[in-house]
Amino acid sequence: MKAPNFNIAAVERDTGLSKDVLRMWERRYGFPVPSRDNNGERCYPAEQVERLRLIKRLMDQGHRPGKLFAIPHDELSALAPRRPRASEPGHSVDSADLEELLALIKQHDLAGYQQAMQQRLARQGLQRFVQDTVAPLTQQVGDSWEEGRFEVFEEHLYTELTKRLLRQAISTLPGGPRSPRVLLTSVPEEPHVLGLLMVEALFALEGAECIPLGTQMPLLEIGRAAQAHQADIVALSFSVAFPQRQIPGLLEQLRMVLPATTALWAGGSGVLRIPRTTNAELITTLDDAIAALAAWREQHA
Amino acid sequence: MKAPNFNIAAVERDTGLSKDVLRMWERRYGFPVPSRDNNGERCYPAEQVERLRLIKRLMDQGHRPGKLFAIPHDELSALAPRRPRASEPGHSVDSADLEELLALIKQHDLAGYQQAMQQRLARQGLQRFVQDTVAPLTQQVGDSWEEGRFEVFEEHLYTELTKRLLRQAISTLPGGPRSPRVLLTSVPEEPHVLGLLMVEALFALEGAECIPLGTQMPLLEIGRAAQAHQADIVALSFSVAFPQRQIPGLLEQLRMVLPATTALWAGGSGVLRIPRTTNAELITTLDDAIAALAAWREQHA
DNA sequence: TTTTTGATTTGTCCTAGACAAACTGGACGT
DNA sequence: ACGTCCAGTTTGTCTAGGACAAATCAAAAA
Repeated sequence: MKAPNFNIAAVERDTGLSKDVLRMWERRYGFPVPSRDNNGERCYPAEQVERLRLIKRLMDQGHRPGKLFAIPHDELSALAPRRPRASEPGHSVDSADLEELLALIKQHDLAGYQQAMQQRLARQGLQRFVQDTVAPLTQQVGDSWEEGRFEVFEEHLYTELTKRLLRQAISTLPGGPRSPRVLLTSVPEEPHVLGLLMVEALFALEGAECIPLGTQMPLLEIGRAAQAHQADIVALSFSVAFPQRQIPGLLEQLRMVLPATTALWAGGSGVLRIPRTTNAELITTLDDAIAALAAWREQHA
Repeated sequence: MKAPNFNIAAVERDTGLSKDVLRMWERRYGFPVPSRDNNGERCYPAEQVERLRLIKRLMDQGHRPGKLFAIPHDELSALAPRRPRASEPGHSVDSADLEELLALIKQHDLAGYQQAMQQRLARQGLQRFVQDTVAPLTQQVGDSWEEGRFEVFEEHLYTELTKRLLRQAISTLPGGPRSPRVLLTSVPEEPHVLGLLMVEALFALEGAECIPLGTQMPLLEIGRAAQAHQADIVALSFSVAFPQRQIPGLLEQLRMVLPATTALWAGGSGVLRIPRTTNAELITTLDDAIAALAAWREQHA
């Protein structure tokens, strides 16, 4: 198991840091310092890639690169999140239960996790399952990952298994005439789908017609889809990892390609710190989402 | 609905063409020719973005840019795929049936499509459903999209609904002691998951233990996951849209981070034209996948 | 017909400079 | 003590053009 060397494209893939940023950091901060191959192209050792991943993680928690590069490498991993997490210690009701579920993932016990979640779903019903189990659990997994207690692949595993549970639960809901028509998707570069699924579950429970388009829809396509499906509402999800600077511009562009009668809702932890806008309704919690749906209904009664 | 303008990052997002390529094409071929904003930065009108998407589509079919840019704009859409499709007219048994399913998607009839597929699943059983319905249907959807008969959002809708069906079917399979342990995932920049799900369904039917990690796992994480789950096999999927030049290098790097006892399988239409390698076993059809599993079992009996 | 070889095409990487948006920290006023 | 404004700093993204290797094509040789 010899350590492989990464070229700059591979590092971009694996860390999510753009080539431009990688080169700029090297110029400005003196890290990373890749060796060069015969063509003079950058060759990153695996160790530096790891460190870059750690730095990226800390930056997602609110740290700034200038500070991070000043810290000696071995102290990095001890850093605490700088901006307070949106954790609500208020109703961390059964955090012990949640810890148990997390432990199952951590032990890579797929079957055990699925079974435990199925039980909770049966016990709580879909709405409370989403709000009291899936949402806080996802938050916890994110936190654990940021603190380095979870590996990336463990988070992926959690996401994959939970996606399956939610989809399955949604598919068992009864059919019938439904309204409004809600188109659920996300913009390119935003692959996270769990939030969308939670909203879909809640909306479906409330009798809305959900049109799940998956993630990463080009803007013009979202416009076309809204028209083709005669959607009343287009609901987008932004995760906390999405580059926040891009969101206002995206919403503005999107507003332009959507029919004026179609509402545009943007939700997820990514919009928490976005300034209020007339282009879209910003929805920061699951309760907000349900409230927004009720408000829409009232307005279109 | 005024036409929005795209900056170069937005075009990269929406077309999948890298900034480098966009600038190079402008330099070499004189297209696209974006206007500039006050800062001298490129501003692409929506119309050019559309044309770029068309060009990308044609390139995925095997056309070369040099030729495409020589063709007057209005003849582009009439171009036929250049390299023969991997369509097997041999056993396009019930292509009429498939057309019917496609039509349901095209009409945006979610409920009708789901019902029709459920019926087929019940009638055919999972294995034949995967091989005789889902696989050719996916091929057809891809073809239709390449020929412009399907919008992107319609393909997304198809993918999303079909993913749900497959996952649901997989989750109903009985448990029990299973082997070998197969870890299913894809590399970063490869978001397509349908192929993985088909394989998972077939492998689960054959009694393998499938560990679905979702898509886009960083290479080092795949190594860690393989170790943590003590995977016997790591199965990757590459779609036809994945940049083929990167695949051999990826497989080489991955081989280095995996334990020697772990088999590495790479499948999907993306590996059709990849030269044989000792780093991984290349699997081009679903039948191959089943055969590979049988061979593995024989070798480890 | 098939294979080999040389020319062309094409994508990616390189350097280095510029600038705007976001953030910081202090001064000021309430 | 707290909010607000402003200047200074940090940081990411864009630009330009040059270079080169891998992929592909086309013509010559076997």
